[in-house]
Amino acid sequence: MLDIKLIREQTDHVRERLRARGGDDDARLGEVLALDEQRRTALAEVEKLKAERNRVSKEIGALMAQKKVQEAEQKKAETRDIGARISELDQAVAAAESRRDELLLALPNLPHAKVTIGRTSADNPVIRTWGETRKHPFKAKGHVELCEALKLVDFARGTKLSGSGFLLYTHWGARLERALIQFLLDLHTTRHDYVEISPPYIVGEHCMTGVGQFPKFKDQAYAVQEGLDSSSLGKLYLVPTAEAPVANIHREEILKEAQLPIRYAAYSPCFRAEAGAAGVGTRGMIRVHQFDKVELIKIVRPEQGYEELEAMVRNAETVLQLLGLHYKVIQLCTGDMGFASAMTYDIEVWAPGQGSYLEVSSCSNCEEFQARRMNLRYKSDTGENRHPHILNGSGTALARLFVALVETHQEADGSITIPEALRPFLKADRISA
RNA sequence: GGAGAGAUGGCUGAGUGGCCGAAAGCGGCGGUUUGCUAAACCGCUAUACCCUUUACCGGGUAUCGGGGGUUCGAAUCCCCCUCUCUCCGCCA
Repeated sequence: MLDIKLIREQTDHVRERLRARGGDDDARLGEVLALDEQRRTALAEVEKLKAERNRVSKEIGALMAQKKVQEAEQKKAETRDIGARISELDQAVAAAESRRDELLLALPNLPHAKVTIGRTSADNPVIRTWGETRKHPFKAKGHVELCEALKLVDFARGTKLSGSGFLLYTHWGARLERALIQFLLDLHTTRHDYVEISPPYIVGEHCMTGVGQFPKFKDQAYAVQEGLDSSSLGKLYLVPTAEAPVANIHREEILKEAQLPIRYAAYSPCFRAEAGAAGVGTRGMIRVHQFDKVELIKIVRPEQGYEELEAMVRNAETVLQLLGLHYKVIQLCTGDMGFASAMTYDIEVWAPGQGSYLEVSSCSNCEEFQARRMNLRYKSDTGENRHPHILNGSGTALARLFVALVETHQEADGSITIPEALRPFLKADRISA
């Protein structure tokens, strides 16, 4: 969430940056300011009353000690109705505060000044490309046809089990999926200096709110039946990304500056309800309710935020380079960026069978936005508490990576050539019928 | 699932209604002493918010797992919740 002090002191700047996203947050912003004003007015008054009560109470204590019961009783009577006024004002403060915070949680992050102003994905600048589209000397097949022919994925039975949007990987398909996960984790932990994490795949609502998934995207998450032992966390949710548990690992903590930067790599399945997205364009493996992903998370000093973002994108690119997949890196314009992000790079990989690029990674610097939501801070060497920057990036998302891989490396005979780097993990250099 | 114990500052651990934002010790920071290190001694050592100042200082409020209650006043009394530990049962 945004810093209330920033909103208070640089209202025009905040309004301008929010408008750059193309959303309509002006009214919400105004309401936040009004509620904040109300809160502070009531707070100043109630604190004055409390100071008065504390002062008198001390006197009463002194009088009691001196056995001046008469005088003490008199003062008690005087103070009695201050209490009622105090609890009244306390409630007013709490009400204004909770309403203010509710609205604050619904405001997106401010885009970084260097991000291109735009409205849709058409406005996203291409930053760089790598490799080139492979020209097959035959008609390139789509991944659905390839997977069915090689029995890598049983689409029909996946649907039979869990409905459309769920994949049943079989035989070499299952092995390829597992090999890719292993390859990704290995790469990031041994060559890129991330610490491996294996998180819970179900998290409490506070984690979802912490990373900015909630409250806005609540309808995109799968809620889980609450356990019989009622938890203080309330309802639990299947993770839409490992970002949800991993970015929250240090929530409500005060880290030491020396602990930073923290870099985590975590595999998890990702569950997305994708409400309203069923139907057209959902066939195959491009858009599914459950997919695998290796997520990268960084918690860093604000000064390092953007250099770490660049490094993170390079880390994700390395994956595609090692797999020999052509891709482009784009930067999302203000209107296309996610709720929590200040700057985002997407990596889109070429899928010859689709004849289009697929998003396989999205790397964002959320700056202090998430840290503030989860009350994560670090104590700087100079002794002050600050919010770190939190970054997240896919490194990378499976299913789509799988698609690009089989479509790119398909051969005339219908087999798939496995890229050199992946062979030790799959223990095969070719998949054929 | 059953029985019991507990939750206090960075840590250990006192504190059963006012003198407690909280003893003591450890750790940490600063200083004195010292050829260096160590020791000894002295001082400082939580967070958030509000007001003021929009640098500094200062004033106030809240915080002893969380929430509610009693009271002029709660770390302390009452109620609810969560978590942790020990033992038994069950299980991968």
